[in-house]
Amino acid sequence: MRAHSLVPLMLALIWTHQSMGNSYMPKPSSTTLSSGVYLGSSLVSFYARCQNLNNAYKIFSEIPDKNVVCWNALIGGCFNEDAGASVTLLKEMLLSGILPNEFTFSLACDKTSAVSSHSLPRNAIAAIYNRQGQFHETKQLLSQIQYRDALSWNILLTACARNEDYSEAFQIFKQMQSEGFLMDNYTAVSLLSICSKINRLDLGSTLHAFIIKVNSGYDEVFVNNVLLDMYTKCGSLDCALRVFEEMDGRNLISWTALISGLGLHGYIHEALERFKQMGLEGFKPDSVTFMAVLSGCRHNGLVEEGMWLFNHMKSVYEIEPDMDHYVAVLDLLSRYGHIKEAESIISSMPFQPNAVIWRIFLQGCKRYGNLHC
DNA sequence: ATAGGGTTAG
Repeated sequence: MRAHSLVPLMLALIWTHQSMGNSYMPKPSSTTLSSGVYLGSSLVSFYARCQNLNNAYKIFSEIPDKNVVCWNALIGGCFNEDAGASVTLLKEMLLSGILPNEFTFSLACDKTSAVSSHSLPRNAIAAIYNRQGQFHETKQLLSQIQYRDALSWNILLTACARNEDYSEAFQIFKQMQSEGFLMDNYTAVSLLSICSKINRLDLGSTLHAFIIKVNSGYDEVFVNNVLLDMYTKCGSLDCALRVFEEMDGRNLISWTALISGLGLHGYIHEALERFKQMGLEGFKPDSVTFMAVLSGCRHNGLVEEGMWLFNHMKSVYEIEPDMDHYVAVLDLLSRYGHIKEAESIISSMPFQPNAVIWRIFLQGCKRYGNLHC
């Protein structure tokens, strides 16, 4: 036990000599020892565990490039002595832009859940996991705790929606309501996006009615955009149009969702009309908007219009076509018999055509009996 | 913390 505790002391000596620039002390030669943050982290952890928080802070503050390891050392080390400080430090770490790792995760899971008032760092970490697509971690962090605030509920719902845990999401929503939390815009967005995915117009319109009833107010554009999208995807273009006409503060996403919905329902001329109108109202289409119009043309057989749009993407709209745009345009050409033109588009592509491109092209050749083109 | 695209064949 004594021998064990000597190791950090030795490290402390080396550290002191290093930071004092002592010339008679031989400098550690390995990069691990000389890079500071490794030694520093061990020392921070050591002092914190010895309940010498002053020294832990001191060493910590002297580490020039603080990484997640030394933050974890300080946070984990001082938890037993001062849980509040530990939580404050966790917040500070997140604010300074350091991403948590699995060690931080277990700290937040095991330790901060013991302190009921510290949902903030837990939520912040959960949100980071959500953003990185680690939904399992988000759920683990938020589903096992006893008390959730509105933010925790919403982050949990978002994780379920994105992870395709649809029925779980509605169960959680039920539970959330039974604990007295009202649906807000974030809740609405998560649940409506699920309705679009599982084609549940009944659920979606019920939620719509609920949203009107609760009327949470701010940031309505987000909810209206998702409502608009939900209605087109669930087959009710009429309702989608009504949402669009009645909403104020439309943005690029509102327009794109509308155009896409019109194209999907076979109203390609209306879609292109809206595309024009959108430009007149000062909205600049982006890459997704172009996918919406090109796909619309592709599904409705408007070769000329689609090609005009594709050919003017770069020159007029300053958007570089990517692989998906090429797929849409090649299908537009091949599907309707313009094999020669499809071939010349392929040879002019700025990147290697992928298997999808070839399959579409060959299918066109097969269909139009033009294997020697 | 939340929103907009498509799925080629048979």
